[in-house]
Order: sequence, then C-alpha cells, then structure tokens
Amino acid sequence: MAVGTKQRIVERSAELFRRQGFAGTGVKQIVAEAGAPFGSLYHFFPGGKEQLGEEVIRTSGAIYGQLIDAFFVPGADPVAATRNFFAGAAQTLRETGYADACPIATVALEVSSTNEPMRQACADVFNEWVDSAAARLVESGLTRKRSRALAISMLASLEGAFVLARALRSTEPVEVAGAAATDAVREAVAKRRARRRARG
Amino acid sequence: MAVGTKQRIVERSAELFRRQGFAGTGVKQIVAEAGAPFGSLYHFFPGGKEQLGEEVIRTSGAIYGQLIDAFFVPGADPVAATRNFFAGAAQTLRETGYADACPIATVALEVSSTNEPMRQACADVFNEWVDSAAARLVESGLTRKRSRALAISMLASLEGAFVLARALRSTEPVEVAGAAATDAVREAVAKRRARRRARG
DNA sequence: AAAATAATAGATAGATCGCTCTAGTGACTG
DNA sequence: CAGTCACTAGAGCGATCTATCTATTATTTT
Repeated sequence: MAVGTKQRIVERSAELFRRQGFAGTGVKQIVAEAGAPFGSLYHFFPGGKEQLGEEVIRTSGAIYGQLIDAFFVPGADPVAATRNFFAGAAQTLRETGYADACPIATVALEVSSTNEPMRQACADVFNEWVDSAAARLVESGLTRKRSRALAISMLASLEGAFVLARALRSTEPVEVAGAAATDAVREAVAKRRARRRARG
Repeated sequence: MAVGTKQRIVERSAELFRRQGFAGTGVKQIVAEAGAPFGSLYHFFPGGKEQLGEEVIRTSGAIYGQLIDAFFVPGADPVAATRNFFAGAAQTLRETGYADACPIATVALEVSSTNEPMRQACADVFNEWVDSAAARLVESGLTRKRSRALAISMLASLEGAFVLARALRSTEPVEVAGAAATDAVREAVAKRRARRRARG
C-alpha cells in the first residue's frame, strides 16, 4: 500500500477534528473519508475514538511543532521569524477557506473540562511549543523568564487570532496580532542589547 | 415561576456549550439540568438545537460585552482597565476549575467551518466586542485605526490565553498575556500623548 | 507448505441523538 | 362559564452514535 491505513485514519481524523471538533466528528465519517475499513479503526485503536483522539493530538502537535521550529531556526532573527510565521498562518487560512488554523485548539476547548487524557495530551503539546519557542529566544540573548513569557504571549496571540479569524472569515486578526507580536519581540531583543551595552 | 423556563434553558445551555461544546451537548442533558420539560424546548425554539445555539451565542455575547463595558468605563484609565480585566478573567478561571473562560470560543471553533448561521452569530459578537473596546480607546485619545488594532490584539491575546489556560490548568497564560496587553495599551497611550505634546 | 499473525470487511448490537407528536394543565379572555 | 392560548409533560420515532462480533483475506514466520 502507498500510505498505511493507520496513517490515513490519523490524517483524516486530524483534518476533521480541527475543522468540526472531536464530538462533531463520527467514526463512520472518518473511515469513509480515509477509505479505510471500519474494522481497521478498532484494530489499530483498541481504545476506540478516545485513543484515536489522543494520538491525533500528539501527532498533529508534533507536526506543527516542526513548523514552528522551521521558522525559529537557531541563529536566525527571531523578529523576522515571528513576522513570517504569522504571515504564513494568515496565508494558510486564506488558502483553506479559514478551516486550517491551529490543529488542536478546537479539540482542546472541547475536552479541557470533560476528558482528562485528551486534555493532558493538549497540555503536553502546548508546553512543547512554548518550551521550543522559548529556547530559541534564550539563544537570542533573552533571560529564561523573559523568553518563556514572550513565547506564551506570542502563542496566546496566535491562538486567539485564529479563533477570531475563523469566525470573522478575515485574516485581519492574524495580521494585527502578528504585528503586535513582532513589535514585542523586537523591543525585548532591543532592551536586552541596551542592557548589555550598559554593562559591557 | 421564579425564573422563566426559557431563560433557564438558555442559561444552562450557555454553561454546557462553553464547557463541552455544541456538538458535545445533548438536548436531553440541557432540559434535564435546566429542570425543564422536554416539550418546552421545542415550544420556545421551534428551530431546534441550532436556533437555541444561535440565541445562546448572542445572549452570552451580550452579557460578556457588558462585562467588558463595566471595566472599560468612559473616562477611566484604559491601562488599569486592561490589567483589571485580565486579572478578573484569571480569578474566574480559578474559581470555576478552569471551566468558564470565553462564553463563545468553544462553539466558535466548532461551527466556523460547519454551520453558517451560528458562525455569523459568533462573528457578530466578536465584532461588537472589538467595536466596543475600540470606542473606549478612541476616547482615550488614540486614532481610530490604532484603537481598532489594539482592541483586536487585546481580544486575541485574551482568547488565546483562555485556550492555553484551560488546557494547561494554569492561569499563567492569562497573567502573562494580561501583562503584555497592559504594556501595549500603556505604550500606545504614552505615544499619543508624546505626539500631542510635540504638536501643541 | 503449514501455522500464526495482521489486516480487511461489514453486519449488527445497544445506546443515544435530535425531534415530533398527542395529551393535558393552568391562566387569562370573551 | 366556555373558549382560547401558552406552556407542560413525556412517550416514542427514525436516524445515528460508538463499539463488538464473526468471518475472510493477506502477510509473515516457522
């Protein structure tokens, strides 16, 4: 087979979950769109829909984490990275008819108060993203504390902009939030440089 | 009756939708928790679950809009308002076990690609919030353009912080995003004052 | 080649979904 | 006092939900 059945199931589920949510997506729809036999879903995921959901969150989270890493390359300018990342997110939104934004946010809000294993999976993914982005900011000379705060602030801006953009069918929130995030990174880096100059 | 059946249905639905989503909440659960007869739901909402959902979004949106207005009072300091609003949001999160954040964000992400009337309702609510907050920033001396951008940026930060906070079960994102938003408002107001001094 | 394992295939169970329907109650109104 | 209308009350319908079950076909191992 070209692409494994399990992988097709996970990929289709990821698309459907992010667009219409976890509860709003039926297993019948998943196997139908994945071109997979119904029995195969429970062969690969004995834990049923919940196990599939958790695996989809972690897989999608890892892929999106790689996307973040691709922009925030070690040694590169974090200001440009921030600007480019938000611009890319806006472009993806337009190209997919405002469907593909954050791969896990829709599910995260659904399960945070109702499903502990899946909530934990979302939390792990968010923590990985924050830690990864913060690590790059540390490399740019910011303190650990400042880097973490900036990474959280940027991610929050991005996630919130996605919520607004999808509902409003406009990329304006992503562009505005991107500009604000870029400014924040620029100022943080500039302050750090100024402090170093004063000391050195 | 102390509180009307229709109102009880809307209030319970609002709580359930924001916590477990629209698709994840059954009409049987709503009437059971509202202590309402099943038939009454379809008496008050002939359009069924979708009509109820749309009304819940608009009602909850209006209530939360009043909350925003209560902080951003005309003539008051927008910097303090921003700080206090985020602090209040963090407190509510803690007090409700990270359940009550934005009243419509969960539903907004679920329906944005699947249900046009409900998506439009969410869009209307978000636009009202932005316009309302932006109007107060204009009164603080900012340009219309700058006010709108700042309002969108603040709302995006808040919404995204809610997503992270609920999944991580921590108010850190709300506190960090609140500090960043407060800084942004302070700087915007300061710049405006500086420009006025230079001209005057 | 035989045996064991992996994956496919789909019928079907049992519960729950949103919703319709009829019947009944209680409070105003002519 | 009869009639009307808003609301209550819940049985039950067809559809759909997740999950299990048996049976069959590929693939790998011995």
